[in-house]
Amino acid sequence: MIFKKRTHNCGELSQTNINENVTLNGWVSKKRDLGGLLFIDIRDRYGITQLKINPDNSSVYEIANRLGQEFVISATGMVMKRESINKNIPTGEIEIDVNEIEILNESDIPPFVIENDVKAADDLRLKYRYLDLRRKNITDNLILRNKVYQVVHRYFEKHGFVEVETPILMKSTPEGARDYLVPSRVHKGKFYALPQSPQIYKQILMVSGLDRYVQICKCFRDEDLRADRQPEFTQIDLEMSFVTQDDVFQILEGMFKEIWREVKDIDLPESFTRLTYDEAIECYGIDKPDLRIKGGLKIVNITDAVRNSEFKVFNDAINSGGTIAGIRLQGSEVSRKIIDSLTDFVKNLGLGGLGYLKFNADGSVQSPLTKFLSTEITESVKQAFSAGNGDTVFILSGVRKKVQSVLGQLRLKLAEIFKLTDESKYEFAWITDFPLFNYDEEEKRFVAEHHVFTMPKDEYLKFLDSRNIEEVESIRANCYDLVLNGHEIISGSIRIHKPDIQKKVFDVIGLTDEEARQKFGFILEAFRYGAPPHGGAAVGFDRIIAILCGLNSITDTIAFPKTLKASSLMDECPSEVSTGQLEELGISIVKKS
RNA sequence: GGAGUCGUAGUUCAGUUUGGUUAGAACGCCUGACUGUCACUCAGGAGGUCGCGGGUUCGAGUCCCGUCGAUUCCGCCA
Repeated sequence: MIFKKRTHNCGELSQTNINENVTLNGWVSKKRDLGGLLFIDIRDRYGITQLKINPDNSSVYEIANRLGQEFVISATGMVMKRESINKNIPTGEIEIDVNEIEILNESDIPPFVIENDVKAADDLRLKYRYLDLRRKNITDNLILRNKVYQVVHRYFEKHGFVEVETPILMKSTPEGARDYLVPSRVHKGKFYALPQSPQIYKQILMVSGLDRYVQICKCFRDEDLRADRQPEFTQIDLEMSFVTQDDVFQILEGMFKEIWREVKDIDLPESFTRLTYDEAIECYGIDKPDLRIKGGLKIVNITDAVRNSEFKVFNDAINSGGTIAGIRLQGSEVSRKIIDSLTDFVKNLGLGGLGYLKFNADGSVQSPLTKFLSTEITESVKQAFSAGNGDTVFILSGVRKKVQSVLGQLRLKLAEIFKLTDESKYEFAWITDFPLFNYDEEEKRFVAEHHVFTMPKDEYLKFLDSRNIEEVESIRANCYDLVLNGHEIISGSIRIHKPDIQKKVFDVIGLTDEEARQKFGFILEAFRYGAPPHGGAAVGFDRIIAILCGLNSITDTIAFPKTLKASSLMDECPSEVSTGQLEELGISIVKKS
């Protein structure tokens, strides 16, 4: 096909090009027909330029009149200074006085209008994703994403990392998320799994002596989805030999500093905040605290302060070994209506009720609890919270873990209601020293918190032989997350490289030698040939892009995302396959009755 | 697996509380007018399986049951 190719894109012409003869290729974005004069906005991913069509040029005018939304055109003409300037767009000082126009392709009337402030619902946008992607703010997300890819590649190259591709078809491993399975035609009845992460391969690469591995890779998990979880997602996966936790942190902090500098022109702090898991839970009730909240809204334990009160609810909690704790809200006016909604909120999360004390400006105390609390106890509660007049404290009581986690959620709720989150901030925090195991009450066994290759901290190795729930759960691991604005964006650990420790970990989770050999035989075997001390991490790439783009969901950081039910509305997958295909794989479908 | 919200014109929504005449608006689309617009303006017009199935009723967009889809959250995500 012969057509007049562009000399410029639709976003680059300015006053300096005046009187140049140019050709633009692009899509018809908007038509303004003044009866005589006709203005057309032509759009490509670089921008929008105004075309002017004069009725005197009847052949051009006739074609231009036929143009509809999203027609693809080639327009040639002279760059002119506009009579009235449009300050809203970069090319607003000029227009093209068109003397030649060509329709390269027509378009059906689009199902929704392509504009930045799109009105179409999510499912329609996903069905016509190619149209949605024509919108500048989605294109810009993909362009920013590309920029981060390039920064990351350059950064790791600079630091001596080798990018190695690992298999997409791999062995299904038992622990962790549900695998996506791929049936084998050659080995009927057998399956590959798509990687939940390249965990095992990257550790084996360390045994191979690759020393520093990185990969921007796709991972797949067949679990229920959320706004920040897609069935297939992207990680920056890395692993390093002969390192401690601090070495891994240093490399990753450097990466974020470089990304933020290049993409946002922001200098991140020299080193990131660190909290242990226990501190995070204690202060924020969650292992991914949002540190942007003004006033901190830290959790304060007041069990001791109210120990001798007359309040049955508190005393019951204390007598059964529970906790009484709360949060201080500084200065805000808390209405009856808000307290009622907060009470519903904590009740829905499984607690009996929400206590509160309002310390009024005049020094009086307003609370349904005052009749149970002596003046002394009220005063010591006030001191425990460092509360001043005008502050309100919210108090929960019950089982320690439950109280902490609900306070953690209440904290976020309060920040939302009273707009306490500083949206302009990027608050990074390492969370370290995660528990290695927790006891699964349903399955009556210990399960790994992170994964089974995570190295316990030296001082806890002695508990690997214990089966006492408290002792085993107390084991802390060389395991860490990086949290950004309340989102977990990195998870990693120093790995076990010693067979004897690995065996003990398998013992704790109840994996027999035989099972371990079946499931992880190849990696255990590899580890017998001189595995170096090593560790690494995986970075949630989509989440970082979402945060950089100011999005709550990762959907629009991904060109072709799936819905919460893991289907793609554009290509309608998953889909049925022919009986021939199934026969070849030795698969028959069981119809649900 | 569970809970919430939503589903009405091509699109975004109103109408559902309290069942009752011909289901409305805006944008888009079509026709006409308009030579400096940039959310062009003005006049006119077409356009509906009220997601789908069943039930209650003289009568259902509206009430009830089921189901499908999108979305938010819990469980889940080593």
